[in-house]
Amino acid sequence: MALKLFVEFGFHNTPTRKIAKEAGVANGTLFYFFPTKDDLVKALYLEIKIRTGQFLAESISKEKGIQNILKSFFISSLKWAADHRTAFLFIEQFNNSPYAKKLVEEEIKNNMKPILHLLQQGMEENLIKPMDLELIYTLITGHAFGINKYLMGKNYPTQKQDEIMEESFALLWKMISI
Amino acid sequence: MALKLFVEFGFHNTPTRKIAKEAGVANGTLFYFFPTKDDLVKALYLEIKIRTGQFLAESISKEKGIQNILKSFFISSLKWAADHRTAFLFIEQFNNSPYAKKLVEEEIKNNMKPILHLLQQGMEENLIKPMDLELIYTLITGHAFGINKYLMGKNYPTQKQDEIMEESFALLWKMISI
DNA sequence: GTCTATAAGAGGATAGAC
DNA sequence: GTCTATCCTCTTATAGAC
Repeated sequence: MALKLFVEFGFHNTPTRKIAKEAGVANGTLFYFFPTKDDLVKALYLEIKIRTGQFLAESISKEKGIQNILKSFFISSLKWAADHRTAFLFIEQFNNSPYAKKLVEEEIKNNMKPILHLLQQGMEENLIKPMDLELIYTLITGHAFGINKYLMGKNYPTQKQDEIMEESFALLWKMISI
Repeated sequence: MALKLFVEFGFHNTPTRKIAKEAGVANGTLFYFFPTKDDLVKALYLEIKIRTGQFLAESISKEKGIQNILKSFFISSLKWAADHRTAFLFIEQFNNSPYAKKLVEEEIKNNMKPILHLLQQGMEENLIKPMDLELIYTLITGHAFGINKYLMGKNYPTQKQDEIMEESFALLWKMISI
């Protein structure tokens, strides 16, 4: 998997030769599918993003009630990262590299929309503290980001992980709810 | 400044020639001071880290009482990032690149120590919820990270920024205090 | 579609004069 | 300490056969 190589060596320290070898094809073949190396990286990024988006959308769709939906979204995000470490690290590396620039800006906004809407509803129903929507969104993702980093550093068994995820949502909810 | 170039183009898309030009010296001169390009990047990273550490240590030293110390630490961190955007982005890029690997692990632990100690004290004094020290540390840094990203995206005047920093610490404290 | 071979050029690093 | 000139490797990308 190219993913693994990118995470281990970085985008620019992973020559196309290595990627091709890992994929079991010749170097030239790569360029039949992706005009440039950058295209390959971006395609990889988008594929992961789309998959993740679908996964999260599904897990949300089963829930009723704002708190539950938010909880499901939050915990599913954490679980996704825990179950796809390499992908998570890839996304992080990408987001913090100059690759991101335009591509991400647009795309982040799309990801945000449903959650922002949910938060707004929560405020209207007097469940969530009134504050700037983007600010609260940021707090949630920052919170999730922190937990991910934490869990990645430890190697807890699934059950312990689940406990921490539950606990961390409780804390989050305490922070943003009225 | 090499910093600016790295942030704009990434480590590997910033040739030493460009760095030298920006610094107003010849390419060869660079290699008189830094044996390799990697050494240059690491030196830059460490220099920023040391400066930041000193700045934070100072701002903490003036305070009394756990909540105030923590608040000062938190808000100073935010202010530092707001006042040194490029440096902040550089650090982020570095931390999320494979450069980090060993270098950071060690060094993060040293940065954590004083705060971990503070948190422990807070728990003993029944001010802070009992939980795993590293977990709570993670929540704090995740929180800060989120706010930084948020403020970086907006372009608020200083006063508005300060308000948000205050508010976000209040939320954080609500979350972790008993 | 996939391979091999290779072009074309970039970039890190060194040598040696000053 | 700093410069110029240059080496040499590594890498992306293409051409053309199969």
